[in-house]
Amino acid sequence: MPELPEVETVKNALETVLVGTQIDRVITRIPKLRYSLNSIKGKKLSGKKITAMERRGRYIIVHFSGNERLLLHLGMSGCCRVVDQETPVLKHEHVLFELKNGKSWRFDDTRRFGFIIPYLAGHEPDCLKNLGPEPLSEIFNTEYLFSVSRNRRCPIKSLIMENKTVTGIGNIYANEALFMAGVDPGKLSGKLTESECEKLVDCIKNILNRAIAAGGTTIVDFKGVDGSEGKFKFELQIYGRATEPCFRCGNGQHINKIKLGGRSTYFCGKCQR
DNA sequence: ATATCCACCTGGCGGC
DNA sequence: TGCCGCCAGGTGGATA
Repeated sequence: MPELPEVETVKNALETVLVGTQIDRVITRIPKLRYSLNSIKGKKLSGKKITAMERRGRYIIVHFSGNERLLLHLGMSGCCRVVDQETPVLKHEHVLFELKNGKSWRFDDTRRFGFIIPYLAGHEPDCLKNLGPEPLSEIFNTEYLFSVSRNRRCPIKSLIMENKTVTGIGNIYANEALFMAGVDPGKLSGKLTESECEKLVDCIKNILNRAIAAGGTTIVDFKGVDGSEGKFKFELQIYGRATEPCFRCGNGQHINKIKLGGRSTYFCGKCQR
């Protein structure tokens, strides 16, 4: 479910509610998500204060007093909410961070593809080290995309979804950005011209910024920390619109749905070349 | 090194 | 009503 805008939305909400609070205890209700949850049990976080919250790609990093850090990934179906401790626990709320102020920060993940990894500052897990640039940063620009796409034979959609090329662009926003840029998602990366790269970079930034402003996209189960749905679903131009008319050329005959790298890919055969 | 395929999970949907 | 196959926002390991 969560791509960069959804993670940014969750991170911002958690930051508001959690920074300054203190952990009382951590409850794990299942042994593992993607990875074992053993390492976050015990007293390690008890009494620690949450001092900061940051996002890197699709990861949320929680900073605690001392050197403790927590790396959170929401997988496909992860979300968080902060409620009173008395609030009944939902079926898929697998990890509960009980706070000293009586609140309970809960990690809910139906499909269990998410993960939580504790580490110490200065000992970042490999998955953080291998990330490419943030798509909304200055380093992600025309020159960069043009240069990393040279001699690459994978479809351009696969390239921009690759975390080590640029981090945080998932299936929905890759589809949307390519439609907006008028670029065929199956076009081989190395075949893109410099001006197509420029257009694509601009569109990626445009789409992500608007999605963040809208609180992300809810297709099935994404919920913000306050339970609200992401409103960018009302602005989707191509994702999930197979058989419907194209918003740009007005013709439904041209909307295609194919698989690229195993992921559903939507595009207008007339508007995207 | 790079591109592709598949497993990891649960649940919702359409078809029969 | 029920069963079955297919699909879903991501990641990473195996394979050629």
